[in-house]
Parts: sequence; C-alpha cells; structure tokens
Amino acid sequence: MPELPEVEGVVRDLRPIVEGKTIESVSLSDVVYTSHEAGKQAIVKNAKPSQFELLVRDMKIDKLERRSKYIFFHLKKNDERFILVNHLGMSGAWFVVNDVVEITEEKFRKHIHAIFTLASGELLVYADIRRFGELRFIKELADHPPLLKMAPEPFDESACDFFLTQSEKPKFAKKAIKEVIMDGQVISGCGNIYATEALFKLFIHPGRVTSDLNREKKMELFQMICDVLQESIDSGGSTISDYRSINGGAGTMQHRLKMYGKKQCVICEANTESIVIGGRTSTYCPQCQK
DNA sequence: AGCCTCCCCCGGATGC
DNA sequence: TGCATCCGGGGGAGG
Repeated sequence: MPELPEVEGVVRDLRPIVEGKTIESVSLSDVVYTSHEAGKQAIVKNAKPSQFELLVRDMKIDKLERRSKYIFFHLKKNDERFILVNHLGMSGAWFVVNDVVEITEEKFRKHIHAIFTLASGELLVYADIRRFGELRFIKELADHPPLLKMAPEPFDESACDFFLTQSEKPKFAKKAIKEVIMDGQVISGCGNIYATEALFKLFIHPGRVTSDLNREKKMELFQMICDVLQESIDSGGSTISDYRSINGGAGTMQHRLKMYGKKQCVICEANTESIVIGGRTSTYCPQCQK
C-alpha cells in the first residue's frame, strides 16, 4: 500500500532516469481497452485508451513531482504544458527497462498495463496487479476537481494549521481521529500504516473522537505523523505485499513498524486488537492506547 | 451546496 | 481442487 513515503521513493528513483526524456509512444494493455469497451475505466481515466495513446505521444517529461500520494509527470510539447497524473492505488509499480522480460517478478510482469517507449530506447513500464491505480492526462488540476481539495504537503509550513482548522469542522470533529488523519482533505499522504504508527506512539486510541483531543494534542499528533513519514522516507518506505520502488526495489521501513500488522504490543506484550474505522482495519493496543 | 451512505473497481490470500 | 469471502484508495451516484 503505497503512502506518501513509498510514492516519494518512487519519484526519487524515477526522477533522474526519466526527467528530460521524451515519450515516443505509449501502448496500453488489452485489459485497459476491453475495460473501456465494457463501459469501465480501468487505470486510464477520462480518455479513451486510443485517445490517451495519442495525447501522450511526443511529450517531453519535464519534471516529476510527488503531491500527496500522487505522482505528477509534468509534460511539455511545443511550449504547451500538461500533467500526467498517476496514483499507484494498491498495487501499481513502475519499471524502466530495455525489455519487459527484465521485470522478473511474474505478478507484475503479468499485469503490465502501459508501456511508454522513450526516445532513448528505454521502456517506462506501468504494472498494476489489482488495477486500482490510475493514469489521468490533464491540462491543469481543475480538470479533475478532487485534486484541488487535497490538503497541503505535510512538510509545508501551512499544513499543521490546515489540519487543525479542518479537524475543527463539524464533519470531521465528530469522527474518529484515525479516520480524520487518513483523509486526504485533512492531511496529505497519511494512510493506514502511518496513521496506525503515529497513534500508537502517542498512545492514542484510533477510535477517539477528534474533538476529544485538545489543540496541543492534535499538534503533537501532527508532528508525530510528520516524524513517522520522514523516518519512512529515510528508510525507503515500507515494502509490504505489492509495494515496490522502481524496478522492484524494496524499502526497510516495514522492519521499523511498531504496531501496524502486529499481533502483540511491543511495549506491554498485550494482544493487539483490530477494529474497523472508516472502513479500514485499525490495529491498536487495548492497554496502551486510550 | 454539501454531506452521507452505498457501491464499485480487482486479484491474491485465506479458509472451508 | 474448487469455491466463497475478504481486503482496500478514492471517487461517482443518488438520497
């Protein structure tokens, strides 16, 4: 499950390889075509597959940017600028190879959905096992309004105040704190893993009602989320199930996690418990987290 | 207009 | 072996 640190890792690894290069052509999988013919939009959103292939053709990849859990490929053609927005969903992964046979993990090679042929001859490959990811070609963020509603980057100066303000709105104040910190309109890039970790480190029960936390506690929590995200970025992210950096690379943050996926509390050894909050499994220590 | 609830998208993993 | 069930970011539909 790629969250902010995992996406940051992908962007850092991909950036030096693809920035400045030109996309000569794009080829989408039969699965993408079939899905669109059936009235669905597997992976490619808001354009027919054949249109998408034409739109991206001959674009120069000017810059790569991570924004929340999205990767923005800033594209340029004849002084016109566009953005190819990518979300990895549950299981998206990028590869840069000379031939797809170099993708040794079969579960990714079996689910290749877009092959961008670069002018350099390299192939920029997007694989996605569960197809929850997306590729969306836009001119500006307003072309896809949800992108305008994203919270600031957590490491931005304004992010903590934004979180505090949002969390005080009625629709968030009465919800469980874990659901609120995982909401991209409150904090960017914090998913289940890092929400679970930050709450555990501060001994906050994930089901605590948000308004129940005072301003100081919320600020402390915000800072802890930033700390956990930063620690994970520094560790190359958490490689759990289908997350890979480019070309199958793995991070080491999964070894540093204290609560996510744990059966026992590392502090008091009590058995952990799992409840569903906002539709997501939430693991916590019933002894330590109140 | 904005909020809420429901539902969808999938294949791998798990369990019977 | 075969089948049903579960999981989950994010957004779209409809009330």
